[in-house]
Amino acid sequence: MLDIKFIMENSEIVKAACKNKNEQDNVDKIIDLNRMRKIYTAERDELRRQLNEISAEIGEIAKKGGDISSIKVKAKEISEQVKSVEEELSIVEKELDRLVLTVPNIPDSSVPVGFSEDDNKTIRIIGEPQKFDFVPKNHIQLNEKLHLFELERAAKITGSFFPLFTGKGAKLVRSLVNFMLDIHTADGKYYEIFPPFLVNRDSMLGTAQLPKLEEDMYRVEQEDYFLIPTGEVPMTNLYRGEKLSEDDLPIYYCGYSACFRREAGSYGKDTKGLMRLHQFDKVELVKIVHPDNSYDELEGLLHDAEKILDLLGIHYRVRVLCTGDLTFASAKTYDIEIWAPGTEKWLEVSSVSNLTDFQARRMNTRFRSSKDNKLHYVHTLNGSGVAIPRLIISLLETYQNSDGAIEIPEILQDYFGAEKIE
RNA sequence: GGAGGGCUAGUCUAAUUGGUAAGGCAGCGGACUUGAAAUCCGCCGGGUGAUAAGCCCUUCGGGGUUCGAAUCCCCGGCCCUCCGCCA
Repeated sequence: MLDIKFIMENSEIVKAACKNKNEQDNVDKIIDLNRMRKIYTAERDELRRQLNEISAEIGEIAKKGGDISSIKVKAKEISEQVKSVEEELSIVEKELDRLVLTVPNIPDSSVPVGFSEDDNKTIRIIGEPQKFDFVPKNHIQLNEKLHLFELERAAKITGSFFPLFTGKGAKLVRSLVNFMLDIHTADGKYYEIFPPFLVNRDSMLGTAQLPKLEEDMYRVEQEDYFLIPTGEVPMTNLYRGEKLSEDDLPIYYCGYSACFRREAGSYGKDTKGLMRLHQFDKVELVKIVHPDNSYDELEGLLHDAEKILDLLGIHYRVRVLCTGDLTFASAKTYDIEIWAPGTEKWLEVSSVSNLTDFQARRMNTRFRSSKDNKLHYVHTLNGSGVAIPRLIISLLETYQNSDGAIEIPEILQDYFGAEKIE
């Protein structure tokens, strides 16, 4: 959510952001409604002032035992006027609140303008594609022999695109979770969180999955709870509605969570194997920081996510997303994509974003600045470190041998308890 | 699921049974001091003003009664205790 004052004073910038992000532009409506809101508010305040005055008078007279019947008639009249103005005001405010939630965050000036993922820019490529002296298999072909996951049986239990890892596959997932958490929490850099996987509606509004993406979320109707689409939601909402001390910042969290996405509208895209799932595991990184250095924190977060891939020896590239591919709440996002040599595709395993004060304003998370002793919104950032099923695709395809066995990267061997899967 | 208790500003804690939110602590600024502690003065929920005055809002959220609600009524949320059920 943007500051309504900012929208009023920078309407052209906000309109440009709507256009560049392919979001609907409600700016003019918002400006009109806000003007009406100010008029009604002024009217309400004046009436209320009169009412407060006359009520105090009634109190005085009553205390002295005087007659208050005639003055009460007048007070009643004003009271009713207040009510009628408030009714008008609340209609305006409701609509205004609804529309303000539809305005996207403003992209940072360093973000390239563009309309689709084709306009994203690769800023670095790390490592080389694995070379094979045989034709590499994709992870589905490899799995025929290895039995690391069973998608048909999973579909029987739940439905298609829910994974079921078995045997060494299940252990691989577990060892990756432990490995990544250990790396991120080393030296106490990130504080480990194990969050709830169900959150309430306020949390979903706070991180801006709602109202826009309700169709993509699994919802528990009885309680109006939502299955989290990412650990970002519970972890960023930890301080919703709270006032922090400046000394509390920066806050670094990492945590494992399962993630649930309906992926409505994406059927037919990347439907093979573990490419796109309704449920997947992920280690998430979240930062709550001082607004002065959130872009430095973004670079740091990106490197922390990349570190996992460096250590595993995975070939990857980092892309900066163009305005059109940026999510609603993000001011700047880097995608990390890893190479899957059997599938011959780049797979997104992490989106690292600076949400600036956009989520903080929705969540009402502020800190008291020592400079002016006033409350300011924090900046929030998040990124995966990293998503597991796609990482498994790349690991299997990268480290396969001609006989279909998989070499486990050295750093993972202690966690996995073996040097090979065969 | 049942019974009871509770929710007031960063935190703790009041408000004459309906009269318009009082204080303590912490924090910030200043005075005193060689320095610190103690003490004293000021600031210390939000909005709009200009860091003014003034005004308005704010007692978990939403409704209602009333001239006037922290207080009374209704609906909902969360926390605590006990009972029941349960991995």
